[in-house]
Amino acid sequence: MDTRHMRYFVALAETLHFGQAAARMNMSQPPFSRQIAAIEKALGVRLFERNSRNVVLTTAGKHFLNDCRSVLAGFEAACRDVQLVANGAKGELRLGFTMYAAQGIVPKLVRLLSDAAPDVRLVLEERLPSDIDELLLEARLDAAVTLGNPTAPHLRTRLLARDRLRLIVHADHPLASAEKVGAQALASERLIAAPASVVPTLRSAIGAYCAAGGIVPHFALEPRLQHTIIRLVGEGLGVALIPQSLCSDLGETIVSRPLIDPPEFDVVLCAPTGSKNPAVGRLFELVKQLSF
Amino acid sequence: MDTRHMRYFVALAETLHFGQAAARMNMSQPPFSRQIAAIEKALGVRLFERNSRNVVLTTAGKHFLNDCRSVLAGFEAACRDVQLVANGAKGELRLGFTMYAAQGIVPKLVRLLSDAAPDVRLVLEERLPSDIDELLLEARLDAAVTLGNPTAPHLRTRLLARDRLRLIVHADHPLASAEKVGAQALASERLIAAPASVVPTLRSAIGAYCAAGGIVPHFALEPRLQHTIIRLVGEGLGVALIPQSLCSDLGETIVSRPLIDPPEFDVVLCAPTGSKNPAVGRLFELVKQLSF
DNA sequence: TCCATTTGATACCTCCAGAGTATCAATTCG
DNA sequence: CGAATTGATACTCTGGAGGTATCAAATGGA
Repeated sequence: MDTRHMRYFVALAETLHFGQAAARMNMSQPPFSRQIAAIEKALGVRLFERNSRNVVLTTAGKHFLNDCRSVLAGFEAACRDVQLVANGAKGELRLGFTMYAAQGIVPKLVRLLSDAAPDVRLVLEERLPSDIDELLLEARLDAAVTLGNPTAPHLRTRLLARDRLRLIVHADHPLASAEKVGAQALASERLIAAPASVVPTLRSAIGAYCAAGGIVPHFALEPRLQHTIIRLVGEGLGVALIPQSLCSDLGETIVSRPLIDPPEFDVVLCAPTGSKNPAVGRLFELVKQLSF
Repeated sequence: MDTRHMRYFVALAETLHFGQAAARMNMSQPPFSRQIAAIEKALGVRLFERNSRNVVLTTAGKHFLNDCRSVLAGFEAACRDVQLVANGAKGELRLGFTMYAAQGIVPKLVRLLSDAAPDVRLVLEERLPSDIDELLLEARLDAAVTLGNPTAPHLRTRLLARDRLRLIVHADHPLASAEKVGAQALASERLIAAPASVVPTLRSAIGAYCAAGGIVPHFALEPRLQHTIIRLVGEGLGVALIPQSLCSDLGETIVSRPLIDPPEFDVVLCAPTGSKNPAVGRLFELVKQLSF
C-alpha cells in the first residue's frame, strides 16, 4: 500500500466505475482492476461490492474513503510546504531588534514580511545590541535590526538607514535654548551613555565626536537601557546624545537640540553568514525593495 | 513521491547516517542514497546537508520530518482502521429501541457493546415499534431492540428475552385486590391499549387472550405511548395490560395484578437481513454470549 | 428469445523503477 | 601517510506495474 493505491481507490470510490476511474488515472482498465484487487487483498478488507454491472462502496470502504482523502491531502500539503519552507515562504523567523535602532523600522519590516510571506511565523525579541550579537552567534536569533558594527565579519549585513545623534537636556538646562550645540559645549557636562560593552557603536561615535572637538567626555552615569538614559536626563542628572529617531515624544521636561556636525551611524539588518533558515534569505530579498 | 520515500527520508533523518538508515529499511546503502537523491530532486528541495563525513537536516528537512511523521501516522491509522471497521470494531451503529421492550435490556446491550467495541459510536433512538420497522426497512437504523413480530421476514432476528402481560388498574379499582385475574374479568372493563398499527405484537396478544377467554374486549382509549397508557390508568379512566417488565415503580395510584395464563411475547434484537454495517454482525456475535 | 452492448475479470507480455554488487572519492584519525 | 569510514557512481538484474487481447456475466431492446 502506498499513496498511489489510495489515489486509485479514491478514483474508483468517486466514479464507482472501473473504466472511468482507470481513465482518470491515465491507465487502462485491466491493470486498474488488478490494483484495486491488490489493495483489498493487502488490507484484507472488501472495499467494494461489485458485479459486472454495479459497483458500490462497503461500509468499510466509506470510512476508508474519508481516511484516504485526509491522508492524501496531508501528503500533498507536506510536499508543497517543504518547498515553501525552502523558499522562505513558510517557517519561523526569530528577529531581534534593539531600541537604539528600531524606531519606525521594525514595524515596517514586520508589515513587509507578513504581507509577502504570511506563513512565516515572526518571533520578535527586543534586546541590547551586545546581546543581539551574542544571540546571532549562537543561532538563537535568525536575524536582527541593530546598529552597524564594523567588527562583525561573521555577519551578513545590509544597510537599512543612517541616523545621527542629537543632544537631549533637561528643559531648565542652559543648552536647552541653544540653536545648535558643538562638542566643546559638552566639555563640562555630565554625560549619560550606555557602556561601550553594551552599545559599542554609539559609544565609539560619541567618543570620536568629543575627540574631534578636542574635549574629554565625562561619563557620569552608564545605564544600559535607552529608556533609562532618557529618564535620567529628565531628572536633570546629566545630558545625553541619543539617536535622532528617538527624539520625538520626549515629554515636557526634556528638550532635544541638534549637534553641529553630528556623528552618524548605520542601522542595519544582519544575520549570520550562511544562515540555515531560508526565511532569512527571503527577508533580505524583501528588504532590497525597501527604502527608508 | 509516495509513503515509501517518506519512510526512507524519516529513517535517514532519524539516524543521520546513510548506512544505518539503509539497514533499517532492509536494503543496501547505494540504492538508499539514490532514493534520497531522487526525493530531493522530485521535491526540488535540499533536505540534507551532507559530505562524506556528516549528514544534517536542513531547515526545510526539519519541517518535512514533522510533516512526514504525521502523514505516515495517518496513513497507517487509515489502513488499520479500515480493518477495524470491517470487523465491526469501529464505526457507527444506530440502534433503535422501544419502551415496550427495552426495560433493562438496552442498558445491558450498550454496556456489552461499548466494552467489546469501544470505537463503535452508538446512536440510540427510542421509537414506537411501528416506526422501528419502517426505519429498519429504510436503513435509517442498523438494528433495534423491539417486540417479536412474525411478519418480518426481511429481518434477522434474535430472541433476547420473553416477557408477559400483566394487568394494571387504579388503586381504587375492584380488581386491585384480586389475587389473579382471568380474561373474563376484563369483559366489562374499559381497556386502554396502543393501536394495532403502532404495537401490533401486544395488541394481537391482548386480542388472542380475550378471544381465548370468550370475551370481546372494549378498547376505550388508544394512546400511542406506553407512558400515556399508564398515566390514563392512574387517572382511573380504564385498565390496561402492559409488559411485566414495566410494572415496577408505577406510583401509589396504580396497582398491577398477574393474569391467569398470561399472554407472552418475545423481546428481540433485529436488523435488516444483509445489513451492510459490520458492527451489526459484531452486535449479534456479542449477544450470543448474553443471557437475560 | 436472442443478440448487441456494457463492464469487470483473466491471461499473457513488456518494460522500467528500484534493489543488489563492485568500486570510487573524500575525509578523518592514529 | 596509510587504514578506515562514509557517501556517490556505474553497471546489472528482477519484480511489479501497466498494456493488449479476450472472456464472462448482466442488461436491454427488437
